Amino acid sequence: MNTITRDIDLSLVEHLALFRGLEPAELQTVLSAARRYPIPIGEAIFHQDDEATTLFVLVGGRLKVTQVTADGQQVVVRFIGPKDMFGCVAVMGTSRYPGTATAIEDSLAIGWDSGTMSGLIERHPAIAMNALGTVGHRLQETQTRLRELATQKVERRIAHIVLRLARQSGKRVAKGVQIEFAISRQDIAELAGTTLHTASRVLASWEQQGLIEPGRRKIVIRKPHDLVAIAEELPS
Amino acid sequence: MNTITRDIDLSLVEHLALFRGLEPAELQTVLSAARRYPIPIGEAIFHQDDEATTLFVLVGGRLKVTQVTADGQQVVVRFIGPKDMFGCVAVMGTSRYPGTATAIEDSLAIGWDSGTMSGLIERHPAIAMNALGTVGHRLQETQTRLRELATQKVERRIAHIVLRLARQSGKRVAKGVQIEFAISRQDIAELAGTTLHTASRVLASWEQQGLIEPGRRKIVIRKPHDLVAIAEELPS
DNA sequence: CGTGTTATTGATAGATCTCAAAGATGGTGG
DNA sequence: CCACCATCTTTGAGATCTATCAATAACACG
Repeated sequence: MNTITRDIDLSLVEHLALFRGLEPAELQTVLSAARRYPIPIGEAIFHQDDEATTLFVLVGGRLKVTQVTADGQQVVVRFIGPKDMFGCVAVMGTSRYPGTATAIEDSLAIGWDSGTMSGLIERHPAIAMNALGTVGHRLQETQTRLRELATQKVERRIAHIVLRLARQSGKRVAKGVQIEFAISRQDIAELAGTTLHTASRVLASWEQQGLIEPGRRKIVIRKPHDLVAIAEELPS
Repeated sequence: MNTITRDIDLSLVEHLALFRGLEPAELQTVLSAARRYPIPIGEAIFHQDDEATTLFVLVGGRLKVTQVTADGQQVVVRFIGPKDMFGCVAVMGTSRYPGTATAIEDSLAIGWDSGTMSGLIERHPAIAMNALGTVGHRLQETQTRLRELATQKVERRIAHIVLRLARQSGKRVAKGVQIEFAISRQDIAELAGTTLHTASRVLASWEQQGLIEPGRRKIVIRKPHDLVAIAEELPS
């Protein structure tokens, strides 16, 4: 069954971090106020600088959030997987989306416009607290990346990124741990703040050492431990 | 009168972003629940990895937030000025402070422990919304820095940083705009993710061009417009 | 006037980007 | 089923930026 066409799994939704602590009755209200947003692969659910009117939660599929600078440089902000909240700036009053969210698989999101959201929060303040927790967490993660970018060499940064992706969306396979969505060298480069070429070289050298098994838009980590050693700059 | 000893200016506090939208009576409750925290210059109000128990608002003075990595590298996260909220992770449940906040001038903060804060938010959900707005704003700013660090050369990054500092804490003086607190080359380097040496060279070259007038732990911007040109990489 | 901190400057090495080209992969339509 | 095409990836060589190492200089403060 396709992600786009399948129905929202209510039991999944009621375990979302955003709504933790709500009574079943309250949950029902919240859910019935949601709208469904199918996003076919390659399409964007919103673009950078669009008016931020809606808060979303991804139900299925995968999105990539990117930012482009005035001079055309692109960076990958993050990947969004099922149960992740996004567009949270919308709940803090009128603002604009800071990036573009594009589906890299057929996806399904549910969303609430800011008016609905305000009403929900007024009745259920716990939602605001939960949102605060999520945004705070994201802030810390962004600061971690900032620190890595400021102090570490490319190879360590890429190691951190690959490990982080594996932690967030790693799937155990015969040969090790595989990132469970298609990710290009370009994406990795933009996450690490480097060029496609350098990222490719680094992965190639890891392959030679038997650390990973890279493929077209695919990475399998064979020796996670050794990758951690690189990330933490320990002697191998 | 010294910042440490002077009393809390209630009229100032009631215009804090965190408490916007509260009735005067509610404000009174909130304020009476606050504790005062004087911080002498050079002292830290909390250290990285301390249990985050308190949410603070700076009343007077100036703090510097830094992070150190496992391998001893330091980065400057941000500077905190009057009316700024900090330690906001405390309100999102038990966690640890992500950095160390050190006073670079004699300072005074007020704070609420997380228990008090939870109670306040339950009665006044608007506080959570306001906090969400502030944290969201900070997230965006951090992402901007991340993007700059990932895509720009050192000189542009330093230009952005100096301009941002001037915007946040610039004071008009005869010769231009001065950053109104003592900031060393090392601080600038750590903000820009570069070394003291490179930062020094960049500022020296700007001085030669008459763009700025640097001094010991001091910067006066003489030609803000030209600095913007560097930051945006426009032809001068 | 010493002393410690902060800042400047030069020389060098190394990492990473840029430019350039070619090779691999997988999907698509005939 | 195959050939073709767009996309993704690899690889080399050279240029450039920035860090590193090392030494000196300027400044503030007691």
